[in-house]
Amino acid sequence: MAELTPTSQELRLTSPLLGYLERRIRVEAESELAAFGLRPRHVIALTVLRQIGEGSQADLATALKIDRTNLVGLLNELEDQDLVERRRSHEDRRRHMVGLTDAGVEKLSEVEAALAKVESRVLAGLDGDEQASLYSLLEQAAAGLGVSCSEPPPGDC
Amino acid sequence: MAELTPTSQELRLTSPLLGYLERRIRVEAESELAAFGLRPRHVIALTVLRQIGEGSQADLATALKIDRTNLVGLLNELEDQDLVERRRSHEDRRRHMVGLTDAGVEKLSEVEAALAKVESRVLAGLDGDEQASLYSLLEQAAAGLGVSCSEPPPGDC
DNA sequence: TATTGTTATACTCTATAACTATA
DNA sequence: TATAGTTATAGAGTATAACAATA
Repeated sequence: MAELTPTSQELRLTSPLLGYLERRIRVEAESELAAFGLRPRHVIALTVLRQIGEGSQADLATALKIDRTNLVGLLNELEDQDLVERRRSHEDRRRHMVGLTDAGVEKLSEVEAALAKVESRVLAGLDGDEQASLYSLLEQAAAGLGVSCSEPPPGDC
Repeated sequence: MAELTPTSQELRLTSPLLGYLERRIRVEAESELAAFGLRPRHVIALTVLRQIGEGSQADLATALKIDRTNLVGLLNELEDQDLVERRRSHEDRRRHMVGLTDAGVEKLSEVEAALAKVESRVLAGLDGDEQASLYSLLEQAAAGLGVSCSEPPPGDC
């Protein structure tokens, strides 16, 4: 068994903190979302769908960075709740165009309000200015990675 | 299909950004860790083990906040690589005391250096001061939730 | 009886291969 | 032939129930 020396180099990695907070928010959010009959993946899909507007399932899968095969069941569940709608494309009958329903838009707003409460609870250790700083730092870091792009740039976007 | 109005309330949730960056770091870290024959769970276990020192499997499971049943296989894999050691306790022969080996301590240092590189790549959009700000904001938020506590305080710690 | 480690089992999330219908 | 959606399947990660050894 190793003798623990106090020589631990203390690398100050931010990723463990990032991962910890992400997990805390996710766990609390899951409880909150259960009341809506939704899981995190559903909310992400609805959010992206609102951003990109109507598109094919392949488009949505690309935007969500999940496999198209896993998208099928996800959309089935959202369609069962009438939150999204699939229509066969007239131009290319292989394609299913997907979009939010009115009920989907409304439910997403309610969910976001609930998530904002969870978030303020988890970030309670920070005051308003600090929360704003955190947001802008994260946004800047994400922007440096090429988020909010429609075509795959240098990296995988 | 819903008509998209520009009335989206723009709630500015930080959790999606947090989740996005966490995922980016995790995916890149997984590739890096594969070279060491390790996955994220292994690194987390080694890190916590270095922090808390030698302890029973139940202690380690509590510190890791994972189920003791899942810890068994994890420790088997780490023991196969001679990174940790299980010894039966003399005081209570039901207990297996677990600790890092010298090889485990050394490998963890190498892994941390590799992870620091991944991190600086993902956070390249931020300069040195901004990365330091991000770290301290995350630390403060985590501290507000009762991290770095040995006994379960108000929350689940 | 209670606890430690263990095994077996199930459920979710994710990734891959193969099928269908269209092009 | 290639592509969009689908299905089936397998692998991780996680959680619960039951068991053997020990207290």
